[in-house]
Amino acid sequence: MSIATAKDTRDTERGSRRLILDHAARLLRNGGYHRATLREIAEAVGIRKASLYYHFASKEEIVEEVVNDGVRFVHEAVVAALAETEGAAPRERLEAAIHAHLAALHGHGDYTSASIKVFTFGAGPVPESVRAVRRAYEDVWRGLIAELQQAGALPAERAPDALRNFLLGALNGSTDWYRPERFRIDALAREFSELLSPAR
Amino acid sequence: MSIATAKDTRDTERGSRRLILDHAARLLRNGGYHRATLREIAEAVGIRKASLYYHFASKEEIVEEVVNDGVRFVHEAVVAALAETEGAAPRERLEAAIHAHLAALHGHGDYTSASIKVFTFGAGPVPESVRAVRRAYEDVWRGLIAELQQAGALPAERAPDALRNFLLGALNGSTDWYRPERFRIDALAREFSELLSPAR
DNA sequence: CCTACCGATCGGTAGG
DNA sequence: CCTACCGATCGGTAGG
Repeated sequence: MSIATAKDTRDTERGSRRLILDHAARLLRNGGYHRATLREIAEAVGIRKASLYYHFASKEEIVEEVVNDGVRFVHEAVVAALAETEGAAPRERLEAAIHAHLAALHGHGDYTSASIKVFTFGAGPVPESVRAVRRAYEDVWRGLIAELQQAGALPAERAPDALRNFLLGALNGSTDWYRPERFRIDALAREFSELLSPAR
Repeated sequence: MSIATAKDTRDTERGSRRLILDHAARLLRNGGYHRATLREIAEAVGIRKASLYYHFASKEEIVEEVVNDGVRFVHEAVVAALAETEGAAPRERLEAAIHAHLAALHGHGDYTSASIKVFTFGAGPVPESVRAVRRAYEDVWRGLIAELQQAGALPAERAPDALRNFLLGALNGSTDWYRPERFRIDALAREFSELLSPAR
């Protein structure tokens, strides 16, 4: 028989939160904001719907956390990949960033797909935290594209905004067609980076 | 005072259907399948919700028609652009196709955005008609990409499926960031086609 | 974390 | 195209 400590309680609470978010992410990915109901989420977790309110203040709060986590997973993976390839050839850094984006996108598929799918929130506008998290990730690519254009690995005469929107749209669009049995992420990353930045 | 003929009746019915679809498309674009309610659609049109069932059998039927029309608008525009540039330089045909896709995408923004947003239908799976309409449009690009790879306007060593998914994802992703006051469609079409098929 | 409950709203139908 | 209505389900709350 064990005596619960403050730390145990915190860990259990964190675990419950994560469990709820995992199921919420899956249901949001499959059905979007309005189809993912609190009843379904609670049932998947194995608790009553009202008990969700012990962990979260509202449905919006659950959705907001899922959506932001989805972006953060990708953001952190790309930042890590860029850190690991610091000083490497520009084309190699581009391929590493694309690879990290795709790997995180499909490695946390429920969160990231939910994040892409749910850009309309319940009633009001998109929460400020969601916009901030997305902007922060875009800034990583803003920086990388500037670096690559300066190094000549991406054509300097292309508009950076168009380039970034084009590439991120193409990568995120893979949630619609990527199937692990049909494509390999490293092959896709190579295809895409060589398409944008051909070896001469 | 006029006497209604059979033709008038048909025209009026068609007009009502279109009016309903126009408002449905706008609401689907903004809220997705479950947030676009029959009550809102009916109110926007200026009729009672039950009267929608005089024109359509179900909500699914309305959504299906909006979604398919969205793809068809783009499909027809691209086919027309390719017909107009028959025999022209490959790179010119690519730019024309991209331009037509973007122009139709944003010229019928409610339908096409709804089409991209609503890929999860109410209860059951995506209707077969929807999958068929989408596949038919993809085939246009399958053909064009094969033609361009053969002509050397797109790198022959790139996988055609990856190329097509990448490009269509990037173009359709523009529904998330395109604003008429920030971008020009002809400039974007040029940026994108030159990115994929640089002039040598 | 639970039982019990709330008003609001959903898509759809009956019958004209 | 209408009025009137249906059962089902929604997010959320009271009170423990």
